[in-house]
Amino acid sequence: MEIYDELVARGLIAQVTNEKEIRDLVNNGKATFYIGFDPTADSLHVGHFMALCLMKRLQMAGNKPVVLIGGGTAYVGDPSGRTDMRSMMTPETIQHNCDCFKKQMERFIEFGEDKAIMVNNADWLLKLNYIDLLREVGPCFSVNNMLRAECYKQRMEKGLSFLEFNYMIMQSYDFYHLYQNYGCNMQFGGNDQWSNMLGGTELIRRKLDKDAYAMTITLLLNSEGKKMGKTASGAVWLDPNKTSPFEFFQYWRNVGDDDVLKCIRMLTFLPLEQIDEMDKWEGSKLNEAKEILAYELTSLVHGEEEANKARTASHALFAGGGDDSNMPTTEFTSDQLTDGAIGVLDLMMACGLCKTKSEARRLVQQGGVSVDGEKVASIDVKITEDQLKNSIKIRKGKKVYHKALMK
RNA sequence: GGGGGAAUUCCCGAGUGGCCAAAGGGGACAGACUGUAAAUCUGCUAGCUAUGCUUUCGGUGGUUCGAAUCCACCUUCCCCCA
Repeated sequence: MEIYDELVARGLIAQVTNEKEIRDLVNNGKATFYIGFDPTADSLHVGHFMALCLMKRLQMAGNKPVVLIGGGTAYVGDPSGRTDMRSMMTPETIQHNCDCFKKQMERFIEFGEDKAIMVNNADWLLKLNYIDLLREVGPCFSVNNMLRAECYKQRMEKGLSFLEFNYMIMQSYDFYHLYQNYGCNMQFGGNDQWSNMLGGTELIRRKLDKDAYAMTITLLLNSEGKKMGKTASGAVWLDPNKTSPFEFFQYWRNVGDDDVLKCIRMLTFLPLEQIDEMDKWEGSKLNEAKEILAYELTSLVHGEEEANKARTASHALFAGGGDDSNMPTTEFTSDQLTDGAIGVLDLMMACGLCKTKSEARRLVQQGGVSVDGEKVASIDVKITEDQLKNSIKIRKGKKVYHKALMK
């Protein structure tokens, strides 16, 4: 199967400017394409991962990827799909984030001569002169059109600053710049970038009378229409220090039934035939598919060794195995104990299972805490030094386990 | 530049002197049921040395026995007119 059809079959393509031309370009390895990454945090997340995978797929088909880091656009801030203004980032933060991005990306994409290249739009955007820019590209943008753009819709109600309004122009300028300097004829991005990307193709057409193409990647939404890769405490990060491989594994292990196959199709590199086979699985058999998804992704992001560890830990907890070697652990010293014992509430705090004592109290009162398999009946329960010497397993809710022992 | 309005807890949003740690909804968390899923039902959602105390309604001062609520100034945002 040719690459374009595979992308379609995997459900990765959301919108394209010219299907026929794009199909021809990517299938024949004639595309030099770029994807922009805005360094808004110090780690990549799942959305970025999807884009990187797409790059890899296209690279394998002979196309040339250009990774663009938005070190310049970060000074402006993309308002697309947001309900309120991004807080302005300091140049130091932007630089730091760019560095973090670079490091992580090198794990996925091969850079070098004839391979992928990486550019930073700070290199050209920061040098622009306001009047020159206005005269150069200003006439090519219709404010009427821009105001109609989907990406500003939410902001038309809440307010959109001129700073952010310019984001589209900056991104369009990037494409224009890359087209001229790197022969970049195609742009990919999240579906929320559609209007920004069209701005670029339009600019190239008007300024250079040349065709450039744009294609967007389907946003990974769950069956409820919410963005995937987000948890209550924020994004699912690729940086193991921000989201541990085990947490990462568990995130995918716990996706809803309706979302498993979609995720496998879009995110993994498993062959389509195998995926179609899994598509027939139903009911509790789907649990196997979830584990495959979790394993595949953890392996891609953190490597096979970490994926194995995460899977073992997961089995140990949920399938009743005795292996607790990968369980998060807290060690206690005797000066943390009073009269050779510690109250459950303090214990939970010390293990980082709760942020406050009230939270710990609530959990115990609602029967959500157990120690070594036995429900903690009262908030007055104490754990003795002898128990800690043997090490105990604390379970909070259904899925959170922690080991505590004496040093 | 002129006029009008808004800011409440994780989010939306009620509250216009004491009965307010603050209705209702969402989310999150926990329990039951399950397949580490979904749906449903129940509980719970500022903190603490806990029948009490402390901090919280954009910020700073003030009025009052008592302020989310009244007054003054400031900050941010929205709408209308130019």
